[in-house]
Amino acid sequence: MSTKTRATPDIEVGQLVDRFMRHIHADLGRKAPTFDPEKVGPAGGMVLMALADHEPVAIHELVRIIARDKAQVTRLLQSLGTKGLIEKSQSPVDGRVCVLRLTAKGWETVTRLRYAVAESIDGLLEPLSTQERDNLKVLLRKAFGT
Amino acid sequence: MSTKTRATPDIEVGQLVDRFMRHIHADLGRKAPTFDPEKVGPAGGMVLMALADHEPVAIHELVRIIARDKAQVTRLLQSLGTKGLIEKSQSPVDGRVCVLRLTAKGWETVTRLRYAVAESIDGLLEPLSTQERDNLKVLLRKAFGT
DNA sequence: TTCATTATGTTGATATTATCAACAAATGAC
DNA sequence: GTCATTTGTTGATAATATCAACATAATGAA
Repeated sequence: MSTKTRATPDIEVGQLVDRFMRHIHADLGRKAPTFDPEKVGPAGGMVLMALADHEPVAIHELVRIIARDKAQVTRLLQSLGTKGLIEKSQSPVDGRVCVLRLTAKGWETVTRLRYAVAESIDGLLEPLSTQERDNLKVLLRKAFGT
Repeated sequence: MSTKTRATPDIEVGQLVDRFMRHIHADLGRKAPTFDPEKVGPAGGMVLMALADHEPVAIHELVRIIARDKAQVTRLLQSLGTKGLIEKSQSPVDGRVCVLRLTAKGWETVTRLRYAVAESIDGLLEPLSTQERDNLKVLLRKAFGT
């Protein structure tokens, strides 16, 4: 990365993070046929993995967690529901909210996704030592932890 | 983030990075009218900022740098060219390659973009100390530096 | 040289994802 | 009860991504 005339720095972090995500994306896209028979896609995968970490959870909370548009989340959930990976139930205390849970089939998918994603990230972070990876995770968690 | 049964860890890094990018994206989308009069959009912005760091550069090199599909890059460049932000010239040594450069107008746009992006990232990384931000950048650069 | 192969960039067709406004229903404040 | 807010959905549209096919140029082997 050159350092020529940079008025206000640290777009670099954004560019690096963008590259990071795109490499994961490309990596997983290549291997998708081997671990995504349900064809949940990248967006659906993020939803499933977030659910695995936070279920049971309401839709609006999920929206906050994954920082996606709520309309888009609704559609992703419809797709995942049709595939039998999640189930929605009405909250007993608030008639507006839908509570989301993974089905057994959903958990199987999550397990496959997690393995594939971890493998991809492991490859991408290979230049880093174990300690450096831990540091990276700690920093990201501190800045963006839910 | 829970730590319940995780067969092979470290999808967490991916999730955090995804959140990171989405927050930047939402942030900038909100403020776009104030710094993106050309309406280059997020993808076009990444192209311009990459060009600012690497020009003069061939298209296939740019494709590698920003890790996007080459067909998509072609279209983004067409859009940016129409807006007078970049210019393409044929390589003198290889008749196939197009060499890309920012125009003066392109540089003005880059300056605005850089400021906005830096501001957004600064806000998002607020939970981190200056030293931690530096560490984060160093780690990302080590893993994904071009 | 000629021929096959590869690299580069473009285009077309399609799929996926994002955005934004409008809406119904439920809730809560007053 | 009325009004504003929250929650989730839908519709319409835009933006971005994917993949194959293609034209042209370069490369290398025979």
